[in-house]
This record gives sequence, C-alpha cells and structure tokens, in this order.
Amino acid sequence: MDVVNIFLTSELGESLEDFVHDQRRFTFDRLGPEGPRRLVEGPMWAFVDWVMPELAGLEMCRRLRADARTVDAHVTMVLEEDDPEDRRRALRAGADDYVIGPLTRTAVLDRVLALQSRGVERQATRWFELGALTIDMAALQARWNEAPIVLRPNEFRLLRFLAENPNRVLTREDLINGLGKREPPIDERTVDVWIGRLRRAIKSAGGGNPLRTVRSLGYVFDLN
Amino acid sequence: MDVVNIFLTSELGESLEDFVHDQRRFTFDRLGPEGPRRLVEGPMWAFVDWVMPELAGLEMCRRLRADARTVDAHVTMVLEEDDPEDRRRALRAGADDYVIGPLTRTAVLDRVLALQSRGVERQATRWFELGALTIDMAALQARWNEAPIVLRPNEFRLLRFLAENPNRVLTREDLINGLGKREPPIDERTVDVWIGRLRRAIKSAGGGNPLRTVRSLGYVFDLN
DNA sequence: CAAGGGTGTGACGCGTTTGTGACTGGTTTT
DNA sequence: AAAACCAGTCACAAACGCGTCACACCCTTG
Repeated sequence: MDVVNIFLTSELGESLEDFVHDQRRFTFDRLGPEGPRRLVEGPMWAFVDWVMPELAGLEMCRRLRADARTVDAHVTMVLEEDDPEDRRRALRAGADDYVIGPLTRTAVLDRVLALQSRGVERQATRWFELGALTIDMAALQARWNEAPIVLRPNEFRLLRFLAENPNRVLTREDLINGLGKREPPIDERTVDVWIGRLRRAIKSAGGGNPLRTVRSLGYVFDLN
Repeated sequence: MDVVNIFLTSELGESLEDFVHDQRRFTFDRLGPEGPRRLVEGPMWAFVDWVMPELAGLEMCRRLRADARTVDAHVTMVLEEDDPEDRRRALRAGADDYVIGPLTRTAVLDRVLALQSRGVERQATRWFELGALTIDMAALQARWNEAPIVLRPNEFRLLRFLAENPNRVLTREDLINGLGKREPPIDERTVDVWIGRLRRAIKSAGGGNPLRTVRSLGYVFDLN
C-alpha cells in the first residue's frame, strides 16, 4: 500500500488522524523548526504556514530545502490571502506551490491527491535565486542568467551555503562547518582554494564575482 | 549545557518561567528602559514591544544597540499589526527582525530555535545607526547615508568601538585596549594615525567628521 | 589493475595593511 | 616672545593575508 506522509507547521481546525483512503495510507505529523520528528519512507508533503510575513515561513522553506532528510519533500506554502508578491517570494524560497488558506482537511487531501494522480510531484521546482544567480537544489545545478555553472560537488555546497547567508561575512571556520566537514580537520587556508575554484567556475559561465573577500575575516556573498 | 537568555519588555499572557528544553536552558527576564537587569552569558534574545509604557519601542531598540552590554543581542520587534512602514522603521532602529503579535510562548520559542539551528546565527544581521552613520556588524560594513565607507580591518574596528561609546572621551589607551591590541605594545601616537585614516575614509565617502579631538585627552564620537 | 577526476595541502609571490619616526603647524604655558 | 606641548600628516619598511599553482592522495569507473 502506498504511504503518503503529510507534515504541517501548525495545528488545523479539524482533527487529522492518520487514516487510509483510496488504497493509500495517510499519516499526519507536526513539523517543527528542527525538521520532522520522525523519519519516513515514501513521498513527503509539507505544508508551511506563512505565519510571519517574510520570516518564519520562508525561512522554514529554505531549511527544508537545505536539509538532506527533507530535500525531496513537496513543500506547499499556506498563504493567508492571495498576494502576488507573497506567492513569488514563496516560490523563490523553494516552495513547490502554494494554497490560499485557511487550511482544511479537504484542502490538504485535494491538493495531495491531485498532484499524485498527475505525477507532478517529482519534477517540482526546487530552486531559489539571488540576483543573476539561480540555485537548483533538486538538480544540484547552479546558473548565471540561464547559463549553467559547472560545479563539482564541494563547490556546489560552498555556493549554496554562501548564498543562504548573503550579505554576511562568513569566516573560514563557518564555511568549513557549514559544509559539514569534520573528519579530518580541515586547514582553514584550504577555504581559499575552494573560493578560488568556485570563482573560476562562475567566471567561466560568464558570471560576475559575487564573492567578496573581507581581509583577515572571511568571505561574503554580496547581494545587490 | 547551552544557555539562551530571553528578555521581554512586557508580560505575556502565558507564564514564562525558566525551563530546560532540548538540551538548552532558557531563562526569561523583563527588559526595562534601563536595559537588562542582570548580566548574562551566552546568546541573548530581546523581544521589544512596539508600544511600551514611558518609552517608545523604537527608542528602546536604539538603546539596546548603543549599549555595549547588549550590542550582541538579537532583537526582535513585536508589531501589533503588519504595517510595512512600521517594519521598515523597526529594522532601521536596529532590530534584527520582527514578528506580528501578540506574542505567545510558542512564538518566542519557535523564533529562537529557528535562528539557533541555522548554524551561523551567532551574528544574525546586526547593525545599528547613529545619525547618518550606519554600522553593519554582519557584513562588516559602514555607510554614511547609504554611501559605503571603504574601511580597512583596523579602521572598522576603531569606528565600531568609537560608535559603541558615543559622546564619551576615549583616551588613546582606551582605544588601543578597545581594539584588543596587546602584543606588541602599541605607541600611543599611532592612534593619531588611525584616527587620521578613519577620518579620511569617512570623508571620501562624502561624510562629515563625527570624530572630535579633545586636546590632551583623546577622541570622542560626537552624536549630535 | 589502470585511468581519471575530485579534493586537501604546502609553498611561493604579490599586493595591502599597518606601526613608526620625522616633520610641520597650531596652541598653551612660562 | 620663547619654549613646551600637542595633533595632523607623510613616507617607508616590515609584516601580514590572500590568490594561485603543482602535487599527492583519495575514490570511483572501466
């Protein structure tokens, strides 16, 4: 039997116990800032409340995208009202689509069933863009104005981490930790080489240099 | 165990005793116009109400930013309703972000946990302004009325220290210590050169001269 | 096992930053 | 008025930090 896992960032008005419907087993669970409380198998849907404009909801979106456990989840943003600007921002933050709230049990199921039967749920867009740069989490590919940037795995991780913290000086230590490097301990100077390789890759895709060196401190991804 | 200190300018509807959650110890305390009532170790979060008795929330924000004890705090502004203009003013006054009230226990914790688990939160966008001068601690950049001031590392440290102690004469010794210069001992006259270079940098960004010399004593950052 | 791409590291060279001494011009003191 | 004091500025050498390269060591593929 197919399993469909649905995660929500907030309680709904209606009770949402797990149940079976139409040959599928549906499970519901809360989704907190730390991510899902349990590991699941099978497709995963996340409904994220807009709750605090520009902040919590969008941030949650980005984190779901960055988290390896949930990178494959289908993320639906729950908007309170139909604001075009908000829709755009939701998609930019990595949401696959959106619904206009309030969220009800039938709204959730309709959404999931519709997408499942159409088979759309796999090629949903997972990307966000900063200026001319586009980062596609699903394809693990980056683009500069449509021109693909050829990146090695480590360079992609580096670019993603820098882009997730724009306009903010990241020390070499931050970057090493941000890429999850622990064993063996990495020499900080190695980061310089990473940056150099990343810059070269962006350049050879015709891009500019969004990576600014802050002498004696670290590096910044410059937005604007 | 990690400690997270949360300060609020007003009572909440719910009780907020100190407690332990998820390997972290949370402490709550009131935040008055004089600032925090106790010194704390570890990261500090401040939730400032838009309206508070005797003192506007914005003014409170500025004070937190100007006070050396709390300059590292993460300040969240609590708005009553979602007014874009108010949001802008909150951020300009030095708030790191904002939420739309009313504030509840879960709202506070979600916010703190979300930022904490983001990895680099140590310096969540943190900046403050004094007159025409803006100092961005996260991007390590200073501006004079939106015009960026090109500063070398030492000059930025100097400006930051001066701006953190406005309207107060700092001796050359204070400045040397404030910049953490120990080895080798620095000649006091060197400070003159620092000041000269900093003034020139501000000037070439179209700025005025907020640095006043106090003969035979030291220098002051003049704030009106 | 061989080949090849990805990655970490030491070393080299260059540009920038920075502390200092010296000189100058202004102000206070005697 | 002379002397003493003080701050602004310049030029310079030493130290520092960063970009880059070549190389060695993976780890994967055929």
